[in-house]
Amino acid sequence: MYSLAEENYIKSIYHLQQEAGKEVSTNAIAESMETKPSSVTDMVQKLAEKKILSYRKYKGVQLTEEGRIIAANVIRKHRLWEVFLVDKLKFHWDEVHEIAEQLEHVHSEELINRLDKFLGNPAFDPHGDPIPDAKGNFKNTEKKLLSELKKKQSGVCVGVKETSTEYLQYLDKKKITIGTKISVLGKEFFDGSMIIQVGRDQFFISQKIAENLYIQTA
Amino acid sequence: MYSLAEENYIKSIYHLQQEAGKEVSTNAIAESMETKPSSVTDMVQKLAEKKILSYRKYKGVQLTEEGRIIAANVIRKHRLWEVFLVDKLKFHWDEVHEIAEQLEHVHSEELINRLDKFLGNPAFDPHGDPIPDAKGNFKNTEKKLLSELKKKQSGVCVGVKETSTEYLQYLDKKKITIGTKISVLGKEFFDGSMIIQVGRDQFFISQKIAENLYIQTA
DNA sequence: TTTTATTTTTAGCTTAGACTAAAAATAAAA
DNA sequence: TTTTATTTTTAGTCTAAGCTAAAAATAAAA
Repeated sequence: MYSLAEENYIKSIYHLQQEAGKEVSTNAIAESMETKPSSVTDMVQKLAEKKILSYRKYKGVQLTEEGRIIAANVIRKHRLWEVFLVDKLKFHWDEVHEIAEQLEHVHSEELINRLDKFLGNPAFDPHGDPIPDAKGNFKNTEKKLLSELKKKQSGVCVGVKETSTEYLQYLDKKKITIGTKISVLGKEFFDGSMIIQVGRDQFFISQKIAENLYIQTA
Repeated sequence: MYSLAEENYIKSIYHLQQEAGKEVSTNAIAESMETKPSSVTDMVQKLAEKKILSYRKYKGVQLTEEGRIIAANVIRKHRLWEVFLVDKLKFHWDEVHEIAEQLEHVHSEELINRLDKFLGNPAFDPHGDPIPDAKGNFKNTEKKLLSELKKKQSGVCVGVKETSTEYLQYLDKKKITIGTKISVLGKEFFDGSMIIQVGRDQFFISQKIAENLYIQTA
């Protein structure tokens, strides 16, 4: 059984490895966890002893297979709880992250299996992120960023990259949610901004907006 | 916001105060929390500083109004989660305690209010214990112990005093659960044992069984 | 009312996890 | 290839919460 602090480190390292690939630096971990590099070094050395990750001084860390499974399980719990909060308790998708951060650390395999079943074995969380199975396997759907679409292309919103409240509220205001169809009417090469169509509305979005929205094209 | 350890102390002290009334001793707290008296002294002094309880050296402690409210809120969360686990996730009533012990420490008022609503604002948990409202008020129903009933009296099971797995499994085996009607057919003065009727079955129970079952008489 | 037993507290130590400041290693620039 | 800047680690503190062993207070027994 891993402590709350350990689980959070493992989860963060997992996510960083997804983005950056290969070895993850001490500083990167410290930044993502809002802690100091020296604290990271301590914890990372402890996790290395426990064979949850491999650590080479000054070179960064990489999760072992065991580490990856632990991370996937925490993520599985987080995302299942998010589904619960949105589907059953009618929370809004931009309100659930913090609560799920707490719920993800409740230890009980039976609980999470029953929750999974209760929710109808969902494959994606309310932000469109995939929910791994109990062994830590993700089904990966190939999704693009909206910013990668060209003029006249269209697709369906399947998730977000950025999950800040500000961003999610922006999407809300524009009536963009999981499943919303989006068409690119025009695209400016200079700054990557776009004119898009959502429902009956057409409006301008900046590149920053476009590169944080995942789209599944038909 | 209180730490997990603090919340557990507050909850334990609350329960002990219910049973013992008035001041609760250091030793009693230590025993109920499976910790050492010296650790209890430390924590109790800290909680006294925070005005959660009043503490007189060598004399024991008593929760303040603030302490009582905190305790009631933790208990409210515990019991609501138990209802969720049994009603929604189909856990058995003897399997939910440990999981609820973890869930009760998730901090979010909004969460617990929505959960309450989702569950249909239940008044009792799966063991028949009352669920306090958000302000910490319990509705108290006057319930008796089965052992207090006389020959030929009968009533409905509304809860248990003892919550060990062994006891709950015994009740299960005998098909006694919340709502089960029980009639006392005979009672032995010498040892407090009884012959009771449950459904179509009649059987013998010891005083130990009888004095841990709460009954509501008509 | 002494003496003895029990309970409670204090003092000092331990561990997990975080922090600061300084030292060491690596990477970037001149 | 030195020098400079950046990153990472080490060493030493700090806090929360626990523990043991000894001291102090209270309660029980003689």
